[in-house]
Amino acid sequence: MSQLTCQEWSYHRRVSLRIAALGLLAQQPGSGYDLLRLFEQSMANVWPATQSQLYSELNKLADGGLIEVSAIGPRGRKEYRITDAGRAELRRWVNNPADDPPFRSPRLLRIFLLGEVSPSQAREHLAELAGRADGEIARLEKLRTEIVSENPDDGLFYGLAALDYGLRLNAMEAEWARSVIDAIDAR
Amino acid sequence: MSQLTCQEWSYHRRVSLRIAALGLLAQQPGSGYDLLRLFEQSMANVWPATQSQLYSELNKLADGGLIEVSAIGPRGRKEYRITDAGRAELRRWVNNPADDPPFRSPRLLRIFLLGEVSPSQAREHLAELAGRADGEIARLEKLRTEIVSENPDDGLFYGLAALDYGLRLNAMEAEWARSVIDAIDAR
DNA sequence: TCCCTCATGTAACACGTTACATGATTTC
DNA sequence: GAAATCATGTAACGTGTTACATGAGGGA
Repeated sequence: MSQLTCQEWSYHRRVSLRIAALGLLAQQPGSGYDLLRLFEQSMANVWPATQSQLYSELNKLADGGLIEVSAIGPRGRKEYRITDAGRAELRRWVNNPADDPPFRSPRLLRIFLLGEVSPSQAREHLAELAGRADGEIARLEKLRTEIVSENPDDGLFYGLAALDYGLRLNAMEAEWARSVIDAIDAR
Repeated sequence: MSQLTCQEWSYHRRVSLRIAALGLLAQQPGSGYDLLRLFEQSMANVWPATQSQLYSELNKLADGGLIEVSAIGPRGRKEYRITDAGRAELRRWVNNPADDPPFRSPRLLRIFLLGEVSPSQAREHLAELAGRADGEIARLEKLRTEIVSENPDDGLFYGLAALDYGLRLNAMEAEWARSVIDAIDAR
């Protein structure tokens, strides 16, 4: 009975917002509200979060002993901080990439099904994809400039690495989309 | 009362396995069991499916009139085929990329949190990523050779385009991972 | 007959979204 | 005092996974 208390944390490895929240709390304590803004600002590019889910995950994390309330402020504000168990869990997750969820991409699925629409519609769709990727590149480059100027030390080293991934991904995507357009034209 | 019948299909746009199944049935009729094998073979790289979900989605699709049972075989086998409404829905989805779910990547989240482990562990993790990407490239290239040799016509044009995306993605990832390793070494 | 493949389904759970609900504190 | 912001929560639903369950047909 009640096998659901502690083992839970080792069972479900396909875990996500839980980890993202844990990761933010590993850097500094904060309330749900604080975390929400951190998600919007820094982590949204990697892991968007909704308010609703965040608060319930924080409660679950606290129930599981991975975080704890470090202070109570006005308006019922609960400031959380990570525990040793939480840090261990975070490290375990980072070191175990084996069991990530399978790769799923609505974008690629759409490409797969592009034969269902006319060639001109397909070309248009791909051109939009390429344009969107160009826009993303511009946005991310601006973001990088801001981050670099506001953080002279390299405290955000890995954040910038992730950003670089985004830049390369979008460059690849734009190039690829245009190559498919060329292939359609050459058909 | 009962607003849940037909409008449903226009409301939920973040739809996925539903569309993938519809897309396969658009190419040829088949049973749930047939589709399952098609998912494993051709579509697993783009949209993996579990047996359980597939069968219930097929029932929902049939309830919604997007597919219909075209024949009943031995062992209760139900062969489905797409309807006109189904084709229309499929085309609508392909033409409306705007409301795809937000981009989420456990892989990138892990990079973001790589500061939690030691530099040597981080380097090792990135090396594994690069190696895995190399392996994926080999696998996809083999797959492409098979597809090209078995399909002299270009009936799988968009399938090959999706495959090319996968190749470029993995090449990008390997290159990126190695560049981050270099950056760690240079720190 | 026994086993493998074909063939479909149910139940419980995990994760994420949207919408709704509530109230305290600060600021103008 | 009104409004914006801070701060947390619940409920219902959609989608995906795992495990379990069932049975028919074909070949050794």
